Amino acid sequence: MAGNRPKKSADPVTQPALADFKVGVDNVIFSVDTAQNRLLALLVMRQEEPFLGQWCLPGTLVRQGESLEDAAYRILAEKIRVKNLYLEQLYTFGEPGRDPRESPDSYGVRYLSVSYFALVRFEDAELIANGVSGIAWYPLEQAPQLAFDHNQILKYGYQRLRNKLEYSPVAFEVLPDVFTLNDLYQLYTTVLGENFSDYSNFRSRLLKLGFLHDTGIKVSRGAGRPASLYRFDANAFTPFKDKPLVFI
Amino acid sequence: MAGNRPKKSADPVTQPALADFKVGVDNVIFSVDTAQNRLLALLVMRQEEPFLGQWCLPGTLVRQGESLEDAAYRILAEKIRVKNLYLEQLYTFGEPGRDPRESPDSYGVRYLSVSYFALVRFEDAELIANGVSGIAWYPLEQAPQLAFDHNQILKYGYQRLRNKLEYSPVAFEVLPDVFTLNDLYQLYTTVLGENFSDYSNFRSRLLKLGFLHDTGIKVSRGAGRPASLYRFDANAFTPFKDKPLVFI
DNA sequence: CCAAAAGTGTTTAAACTACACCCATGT
DNA sequence: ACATGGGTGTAGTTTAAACACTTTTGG
Repeated sequence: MAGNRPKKSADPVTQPALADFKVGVDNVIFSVDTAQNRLLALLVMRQEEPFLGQWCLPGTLVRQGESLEDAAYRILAEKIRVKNLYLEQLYTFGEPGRDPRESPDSYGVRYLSVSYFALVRFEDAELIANGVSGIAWYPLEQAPQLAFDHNQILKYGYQRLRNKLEYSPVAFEVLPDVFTLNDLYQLYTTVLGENFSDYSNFRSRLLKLGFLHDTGIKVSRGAGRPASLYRFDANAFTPFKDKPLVFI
Repeated sequence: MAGNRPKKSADPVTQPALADFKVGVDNVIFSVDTAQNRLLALLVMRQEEPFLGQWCLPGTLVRQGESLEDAAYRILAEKIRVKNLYLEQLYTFGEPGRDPRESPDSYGVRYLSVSYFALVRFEDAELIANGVSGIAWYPLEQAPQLAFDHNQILKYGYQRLRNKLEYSPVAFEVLPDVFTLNDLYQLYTTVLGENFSDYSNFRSRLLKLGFLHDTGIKVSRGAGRPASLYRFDANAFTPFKDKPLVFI
């Protein structure tokens, strides 16, 4: 075993000791409850030390032979059943001491977290409570204090979500196959706030771009004129792939 | 020692075996040679197996007690002496098998790479050749085949560089304290290509924003009317922090 | 008929584009 | 004087923002 201070190579041949890591994957999973206009993040309650009983992001440690993304999908599938989702890597947190399981003196194993960002459709995301002491969709503004540095990760994920919405067609990954322009608008306002654009301008701007295709089918939701159902045409979107700010 | 197939918990109490990691940091370091209008990436030649003698990104393994960012700064400082630089995390690559040092059968230690993106000022970046078998600023289009998955990382870094230029004031991190608007324009065209904007429009757009402040000092470079030296006012820039596309 | 939701159109200001043109310097 | 790079101005077009208006439904 190494002493509790690493030697910075007194002997020129001896390399300074490398750190050994366990790698965790933590997911920031968002969904939008358009009925109540709320942006939700999935939180689970920790069932073991450290931070027993405290809320945190759903996470897991990476297993032998498993890729980072596989681990992200695994933990996601353990917590919710969902048809459509969007997932991408967020950021990697690895400062020494970010996990209390690291013994502060002995330079033992380090815990690194590769965070992933996911967006799922709220209406068909079914929470799995299997032997978990707590799992919940938390409205973002009401998120409690989280274990580890997870508040920081959550905040970072929220920023990414807003950027993604503005620049890329993520929204269509979590909307149903056909949707009204109001569904789309609700999703945007819930995430970005009321004052990002007025509905009629949002509407005409998007339609002019030509990748939303009117199915002609009308759907009525209570009072008011029935809305057209639209379909996202991924093919017609390709020219806009690298263009900034298509959606705002 | 574990067998060469991990058991997926026959016993419900036994957890599936976790992977053990070494964590590497690989830097994509860019600089812009405005004199020759070339975008350069820093490459070094590997001095040990695997990939002995092949070009790769400057990287290192993270040591005990060292943060990821510290490791990124350490490897950078080992290769170049530089006054100003911009550095941020890029992406984390961790598929099993991405490093040949991982023994394919035995589920031994895994090698994960957290990549960092850096931009330095070419004119005052002094390469350190200390006992290195090769180190070079490679024009991006002429980059050779690199060790590991480093071509992929480099490509990813180039994309990030273009985005950063468009949305954030990174350019001023690598320009001298005072610079002409042409210096700035050259930097942009070198990275983004000739046809991103014409000079006079680029110029008036930026000046109108009000965070470039004319020092009044004129500087002459050969023939032609002398140019004004400008200074970037970080304070006056703050209102544009979160606004998209300030520079194009 | 009225309220509510969907969808269209108009007006005004601002921004982008592509130039043409003037200015100050070295040779 | 003239080529060279720096800098200003403008006309024409395109977008953005605010908001009034029409259409179609449920009650």
